[in-house]
Amino acid sequence: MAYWLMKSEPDVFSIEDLANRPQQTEPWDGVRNYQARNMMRDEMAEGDGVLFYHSNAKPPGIAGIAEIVRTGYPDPTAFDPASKYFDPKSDPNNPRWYLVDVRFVRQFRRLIPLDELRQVAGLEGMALLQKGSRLSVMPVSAEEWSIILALE
DNA sequence: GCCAACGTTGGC
DNA sequence: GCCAACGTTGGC
Repeated sequence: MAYWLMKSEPDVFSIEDLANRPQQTEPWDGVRNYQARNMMRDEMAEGDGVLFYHSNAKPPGIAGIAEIVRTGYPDPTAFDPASKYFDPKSDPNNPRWYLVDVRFVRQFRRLIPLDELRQVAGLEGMALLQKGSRLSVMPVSAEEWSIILALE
């Protein structure tokens, strides 16, 4: 079992939104970065744990936990001219963008702010905390996962 | 709203 | 294949 962190702007899609979805499940569409795409397409497995991170929020931080319930498949929004995520270069016969389905597990009792994460011993290596890190999907180690869950 | 960091695009 | 220009991300 692997662990991941996925970012979402709560003004666009928050952990509460995920909890309110039918089946509490959402296709994680719109990711247009190759590194993130590769992780969703090739590496994520059913049952993997996801830290749901609120970016561009006040404050930014980890809001709760989700899980992968469907492994990588082509992102349909890339083929939809009406979608803001439309990419004319993504050919349905050779899709460029992939996504996974994510299901709500639980919201933390409190948001764990980015500020606080920076000060926790054992998290120094987290991709999230590296300077200039902008990836919206990134791996989390089992150790980092348990440290973070203990912060709640 | 600013801007550093970084990815992508496209001319050459 | 280089790299300048441009666009985006996301914390502050």
